[in-house]
Amino acid sequence: MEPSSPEVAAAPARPADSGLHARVLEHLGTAICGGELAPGSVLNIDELVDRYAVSRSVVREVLRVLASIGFIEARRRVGVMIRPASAWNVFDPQVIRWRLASAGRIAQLRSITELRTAVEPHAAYLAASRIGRDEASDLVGLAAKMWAAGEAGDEERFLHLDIEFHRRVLLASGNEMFVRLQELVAEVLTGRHKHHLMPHHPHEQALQMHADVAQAIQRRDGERARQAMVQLMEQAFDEMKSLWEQTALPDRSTDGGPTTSR
Amino acid sequence: MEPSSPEVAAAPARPADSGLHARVLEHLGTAICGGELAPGSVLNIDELVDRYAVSRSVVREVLRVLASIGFIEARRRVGVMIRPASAWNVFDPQVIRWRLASAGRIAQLRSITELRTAVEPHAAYLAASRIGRDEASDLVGLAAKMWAAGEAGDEERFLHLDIEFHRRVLLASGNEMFVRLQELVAEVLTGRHKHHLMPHHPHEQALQMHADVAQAIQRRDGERARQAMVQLMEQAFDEMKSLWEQTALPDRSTDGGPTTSR
DNA sequence: TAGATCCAAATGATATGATCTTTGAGTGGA
DNA sequence: TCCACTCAAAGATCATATCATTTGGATCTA
Repeated sequence: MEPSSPEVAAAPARPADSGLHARVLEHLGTAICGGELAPGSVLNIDELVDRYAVSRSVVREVLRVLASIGFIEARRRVGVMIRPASAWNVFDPQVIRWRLASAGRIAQLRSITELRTAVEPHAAYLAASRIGRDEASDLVGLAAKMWAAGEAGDEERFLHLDIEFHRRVLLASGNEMFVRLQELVAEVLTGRHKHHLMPHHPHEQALQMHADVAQAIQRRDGERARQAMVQLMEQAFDEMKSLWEQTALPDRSTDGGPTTSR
Repeated sequence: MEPSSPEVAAAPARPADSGLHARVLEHLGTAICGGELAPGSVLNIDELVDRYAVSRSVVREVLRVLASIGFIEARRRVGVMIRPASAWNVFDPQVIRWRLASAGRIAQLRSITELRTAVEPHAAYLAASRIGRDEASDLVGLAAKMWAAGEAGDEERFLHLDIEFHRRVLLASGNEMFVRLQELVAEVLTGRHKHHLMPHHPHEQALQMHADVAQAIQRRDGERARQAMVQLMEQAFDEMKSLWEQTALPDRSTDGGPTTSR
């Protein structure tokens, strides 16, 4: 196998990927999010042990995690039942990753975008009264860099700066829960970029609004910061509207295809 | 339904309590949230096996769950490290329960209240365009019942109606993530009640605002619904402000009693 | 026949002991 | 001093066994 050669090319996997647990968890989580395992269907441990060719320990540990995020419910004499999406911990970063990688990606993007629309303006408002001097300066600087990147048409750089900008505002809000939404925002922005929903040269308005938000926060004008962020959100929402309008409602009522079934 | 004898006092354990797993998880989760296990400190599996007198299976399953919510990180040759609060999944209902039961209760209430302030107005706005006729009628009816309960000074009933009212608005928003915040709102309202932060006779204003929200939603006037909800949130926030102001900064000058200390 | 009671299989829950894998720390040589 | 090597600690995984609960169906009684 790997006699530990000098190059060590791959050797990634710092956080949580390699390992049987992660592998099985990933597979099951994806399957449930993707609807391949429909709500109500039942698994049992031994079956999973066979299917993934791992030990009971691994399977049980995975099931405990899935249960803790509301994906399944284990009952004696019955088995492991898949629970409906309404029971899922939709704020769990892992769940969000899976959903963004599934067919429900658009719906997930929409949910998060609406959440952003609600939260970020208030975060900007709070940040205005809680941010530190240096942080505020950095924020204004970031807005300036965004302007530069926008003018230069450097989309990649703009995206990263955009993510960083919103991250800082959420951080400065001083609310631990808002801070945690930072990663969701990053996902949405990246998703928007992937779907080519951003003009090559960001709207002049958007650039100005970022600058407004930063400045208002620095001047500790919470109300103005909120207003500017609201406008920013409205524009972002409009840009993405085409996404859900083209994928609109799949009419989930009477689920036509028996799908997979396995 | 209940053929059992009249006594049968206990009869607990429907969802997730009884069982070694739940017991150990609860204990460790509480300890970490409460700061009894400081970030950076290290545990090891065998130690936990001894401490709780359970098998490794149970301990490992608990640790996997704790790891999935960011409480711990297991590393070979080292042990199980407690992670800082900044790594926690603060949206996990379980985490919120633990925190509300810990010394950080006030801070948790504050975070959630700020989140409500951000989300509920937007939820009302969205509900105005997405709610069904019957649901809207029910909402108006609920506001009316709240008025009645408020007039009658029936605090218990008012609390329940209040929770139900906000639950319905979040549900009607049509956003799965907002819906999930419903349980947090319930916790905050209950907490506010426990701390006697509500006047025995709810403010006339608050009653009127609930009615306004309901009516605006029914009339599909999103902007008005949002405004009314904003006012509602501002009042609620003001009522609770005393909570964090009295707990926020030590203020040892007029130190009445050494309080808790545990 | 209808209903209450009891039994046993199914399946998750827990326990236990062994082995594999990773990795921090110590150790020795250049 | 520094790098390579070795070793052991601790989690990760495996295999097996036993316990406990649930539930469908057989059995018994009125």
